[in-house]
Amino acid sequence: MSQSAVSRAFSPGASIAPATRRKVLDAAAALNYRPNRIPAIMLSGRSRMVGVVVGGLSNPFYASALERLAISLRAEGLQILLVHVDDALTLDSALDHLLSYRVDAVVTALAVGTRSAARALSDMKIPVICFNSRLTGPWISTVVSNNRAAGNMAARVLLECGVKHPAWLAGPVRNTASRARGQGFIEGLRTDSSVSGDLIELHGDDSYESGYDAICKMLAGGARPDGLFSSNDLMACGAMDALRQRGGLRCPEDVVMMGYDNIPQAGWYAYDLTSFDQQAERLVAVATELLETALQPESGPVSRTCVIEAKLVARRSTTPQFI
Amino acid sequence: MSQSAVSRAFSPGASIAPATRRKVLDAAAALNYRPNRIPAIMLSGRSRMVGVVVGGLSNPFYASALERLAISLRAEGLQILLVHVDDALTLDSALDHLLSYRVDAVVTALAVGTRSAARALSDMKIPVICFNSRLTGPWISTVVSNNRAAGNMAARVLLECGVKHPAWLAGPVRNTASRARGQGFIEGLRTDSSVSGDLIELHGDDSYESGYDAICKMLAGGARPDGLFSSNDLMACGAMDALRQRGGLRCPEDVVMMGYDNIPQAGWYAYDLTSFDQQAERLVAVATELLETALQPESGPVSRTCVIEAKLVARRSTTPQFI
DNA sequence: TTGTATGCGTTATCAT
DNA sequence: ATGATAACGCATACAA
Repeated sequence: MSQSAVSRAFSPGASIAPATRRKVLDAAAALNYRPNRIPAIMLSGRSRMVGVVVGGLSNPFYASALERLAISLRAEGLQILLVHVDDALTLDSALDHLLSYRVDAVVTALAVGTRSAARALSDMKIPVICFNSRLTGPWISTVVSNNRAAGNMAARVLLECGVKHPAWLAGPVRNTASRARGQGFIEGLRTDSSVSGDLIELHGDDSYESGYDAICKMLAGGARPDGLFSSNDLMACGAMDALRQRGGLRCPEDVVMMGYDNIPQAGWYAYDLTSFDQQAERLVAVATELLETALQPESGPVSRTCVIEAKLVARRSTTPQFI
Repeated sequence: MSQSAVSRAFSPGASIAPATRRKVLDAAAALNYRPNRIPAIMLSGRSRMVGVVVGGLSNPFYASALERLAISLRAEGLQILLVHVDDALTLDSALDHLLSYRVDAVVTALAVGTRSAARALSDMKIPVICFNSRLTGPWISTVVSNNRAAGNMAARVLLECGVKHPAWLAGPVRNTASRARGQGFIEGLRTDSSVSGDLIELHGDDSYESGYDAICKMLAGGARPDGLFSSNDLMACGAMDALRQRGGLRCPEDVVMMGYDNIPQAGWYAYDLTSFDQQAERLVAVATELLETALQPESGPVSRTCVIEAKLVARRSTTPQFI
């Protein structure tokens, strides 16, 4: 019984007699033997491991996106080498580690899109898939939701609700998706000149607490919007709670609200928040597809951008208050 | 310049002249060369990869635990090979994959503790660390929070709030942690004979929706508890929303409530839910420590159990209603 | 301190 | 259909 026979027994399409294969498989089961993928990686130079770089798993949207990605990649026979990154500083060392393990590609959901991050990712010379980031580079592909168009629609929805004093709760400046949403929102508001020109602009860091705090600060400043679009649902939930608890305001009766991401909590009764569903399933499906093509052996640097339309999910928080 | 010189240049304690090392490092930088860890895995038989098996990342508790684990393991120079598992069926194949990549250990947060899962984990003959599971076996160590004691304390808290008709919202039967919490709760209730003997028992699957539905069913059945302990926060949030929306009941005025996990949402104003904090930081720290000892080269099968005391976090949902 | 040689467990190529 | 052999890139033992 030669080594090659064993190898062939475990290779699906190999030329081996069924009897031989059976014998090998039986022996393997008896000896608790499993083929070792490590040498195969050395030979082929392909590990079938994908480095996944995440931050902010405390945002349910990213947590569930990761879960879906895990399922999707596994279906493709790809393994996930997970790295958590706090800020751009640790990104370089994280990528270094990933590269030393010879990952075939990198998928990242880092909202931040600094230029140095883009360079670090491009320098790896392996396919990179970014979620919701405008990073560009020869090896970088991105899957983004149509943030600007959604921001635009948010403005339309608020205006239809009769909002006269809109507020915009932005995420971190480095979050390009947030910026695009804000841009679209502001553009959308311009279509109605009756809306008072001074948009109330609030700033958070994408967390529930920051949304809460932003509203507290706003209330202390005396501003009283009748409609609010938040760059994400977490902040929107915090904002809604602050409006209710600290401002004694109701939603949607006093303030009409919208968020982004459609996290499970947006659908919870206590919030019932209108939101934009990024359709994580499709996002992930597209990312997987991009990955698959970029991983073709003959494939060079791929750099595509796929836009997924965010779907408006209307809930009670934008019920018109015409009465 | 020999190949071994390069190897030594990248090995921290190797015997090499500083000048030589410098030369190698410079050349490496110029050529964009990185040492490949794959052959090292072959030689040493140790990959410094840890298989992490997760389910239910939609529960914020597990998502944040994973995030912390990622940080903690990275500090130890360990990589995470992430696998998502839906049910016990796919566990075997997931472990198979992990083993073929020669992971040094497995960490799992699977709540389910079936006997076949335990056997599959033990059969790998590598260290296994389980969160909140009573799985046992020669290679299996577990880190659990003191579920039973916490259940006991939950009973005491509810009784002190004057609860006369308690309800218990259980998780899936296969969730051993949930069973222990329920057991402790029931024991704790026995200390007060004035509490009506028939505890209202509700069942969910650890999700928000299941908590909501369980309450709806309960209300339809005519039961009216004045206190509820839920096996986790997600279900508690669902239950609270159902009590408010469908039952027109207030918390804590009409129903005193407690959950488990202390997920961020428990602290959100809309819920303000008293909960047990599993202290994920400590859970993860202990797990990492266990891992480190179990990964010592001379270490054989380690099988320890560490109990972390869950900390009561009192919020408005258990404010006494003596007035 | 540095270079040479060996081997890790596979897959691919070639020969049988 | 099967067996023998080379090669993958590094770490290590040994020689120099």
